[in-house]
Amino acid sequence: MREHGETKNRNTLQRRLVLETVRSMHDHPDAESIYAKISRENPLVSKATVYRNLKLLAKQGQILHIPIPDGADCFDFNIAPHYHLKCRGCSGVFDVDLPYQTDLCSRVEENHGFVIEGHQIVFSGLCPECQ
Amino acid sequence: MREHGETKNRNTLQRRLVLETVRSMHDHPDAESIYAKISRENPLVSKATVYRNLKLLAKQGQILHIPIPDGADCFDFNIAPHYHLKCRGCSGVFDVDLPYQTDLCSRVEENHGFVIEGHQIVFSGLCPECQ
DNA sequence: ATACATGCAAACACTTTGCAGCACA
DNA sequence: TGTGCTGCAAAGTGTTTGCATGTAT
Repeated sequence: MREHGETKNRNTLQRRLVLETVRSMHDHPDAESIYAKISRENPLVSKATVYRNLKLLAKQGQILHIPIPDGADCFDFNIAPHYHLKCRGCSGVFDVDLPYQTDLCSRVEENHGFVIEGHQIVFSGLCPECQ
Repeated sequence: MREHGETKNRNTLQRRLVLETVRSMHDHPDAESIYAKISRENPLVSKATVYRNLKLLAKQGQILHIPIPDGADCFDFNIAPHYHLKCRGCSGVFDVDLPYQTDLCSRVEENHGFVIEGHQIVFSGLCPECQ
């Protein structure tokens, strides 16, 4: 018997392909790049399926969904919470070596009546290449 | 003689209208709501002009542009840097009473070769109404 | 057998742009 | 007087969805 709202997910070729592809790309690819890479080997997979599976895998916690201001959202094989920088020059997304600020959420909750579930920080600036 | 890339901006009725409207709305409106409010009084103003002026005013620093994950970007009359919470229930955007973390950028710069120009934090959770 | 998943194309939400005419400085 | 701005519509980008068919369990 399943919990309310839960669904049983199937282990399809397409889903495995999307997961493997994200895990093989370590440069914060967006849905388009992931689709492109899959297409090269497996041109029958549709873009809609890639989007659907990216969303599902992110909800399951198997990949990380990174919303990017002014651009396509991207995805990360590294599911440990961490922060990113978007380069103003090349529009690339990079990991930032700043520890996850666990105290931020509690500090906001003390101040207001909000229930905080998470936060994300996006830095903007220039990567070494673009300076 | 003007600096490179600088342009002289005109003070048009539409531009004044957009600025005044953003200043009169204190609930983090998106471009659509701003356009709707302007349209009510002034149906001749086009949506493209609203978008163009929002972008220009934000670049000039007269209003604050707030990129919102999974939704339309919104704008703020309050130009002091501050953080926001997006409510998972009503999708509303709220100010968060957390001081601007001036040290975050320098802490990242120490670690990497990045030039950091700014950062933004978006919290997600539930507002008092939606709990 | 029956949900769940897929492929396709169309729809969608948000934003930008090309162009001809208009108006601020 | 001339460049910047406008309105309009069309195009662009990123993502989701309806539907008939396919497939994992």
